[in-house]
Amino acid sequence: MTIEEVSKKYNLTQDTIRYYEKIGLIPEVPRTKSGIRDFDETSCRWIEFIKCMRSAGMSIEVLIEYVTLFKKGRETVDARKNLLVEQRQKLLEKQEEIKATIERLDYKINLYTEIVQGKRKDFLEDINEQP
Amino acid sequence: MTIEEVSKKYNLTQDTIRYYEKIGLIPEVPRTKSGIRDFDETSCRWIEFIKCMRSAGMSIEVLIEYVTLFKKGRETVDARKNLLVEQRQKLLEKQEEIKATIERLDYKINLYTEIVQGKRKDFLEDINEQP
DNA sequence: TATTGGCTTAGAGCTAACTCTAGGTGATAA
DNA sequence: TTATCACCTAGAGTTAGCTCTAAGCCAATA
Repeated sequence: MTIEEVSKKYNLTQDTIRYYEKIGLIPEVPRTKSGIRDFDETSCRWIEFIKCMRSAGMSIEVLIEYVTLFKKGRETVDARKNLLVEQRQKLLEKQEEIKATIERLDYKINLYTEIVQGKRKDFLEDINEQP
Repeated sequence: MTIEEVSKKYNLTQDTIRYYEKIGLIPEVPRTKSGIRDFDETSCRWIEFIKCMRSAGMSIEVLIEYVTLFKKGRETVDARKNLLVEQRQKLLEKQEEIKATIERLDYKINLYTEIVQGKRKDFLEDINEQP
């Protein structure tokens, strides 16, 4: 698979994919004899995996650490597991923050709706408005 | 309230608070006659609100837009509501991405646990390991 | 054979969101 | 009254994560 195909398949720019390989965020991609990247199944899986983790906000630094451990083979299974457990915890916390913010937005949106509908005349005075 | 107190109360650096005011992310904070910030109830509410929104990942750009609308008074209620609805939608999407990633991590963590426990001998061959 | 087009690299440039620095002011304690 | 200390500003610097540029290589087509 060429970089163009992979780029379209995963909706990442070619620059981003090359950058990810350069910094070790994905293992080295196989090349043709003339030096052109030829993505195989494994490379694609890595890209998909990294894309998923990045989309949730996991940092590149942590992911490079994971890939580095992975490349060292089975003696790092435990370390890798710990890393993932730690990151999972962070995502849970983030999820909570987002949940709380959505609830807050719901409250405010509801208030604004009532104001628009003409109920809540009290809030039509600027002086009573709160952030 | 001094900036130091506010900084401690909301766990933001003084620099960050001054920066937020400078770029219009919070409305201007009242000052003493000698020009020192003297945070009142309203200023604090703004800081708390912005901190909450930022912690969920809302962009500074969007929040400045909200504050700008807010300052224009009640004729912007509708626009403000739309802005919040839009951002709520984005947070929902983010929540979904995080949820999917957590599930994926759960799967991998479980797999690693089994490998560590000596079940899953198949995965102890490097060759079979997948990202 | 010449040119096109997609690939390559190294490295510079960019954006968001802070964070730090330098130099200055004003209230208070010694 | 001098020194300290928290505050102030403008503006430079930093970090993460890309994104772009320039210059060059190679395979396929005119």
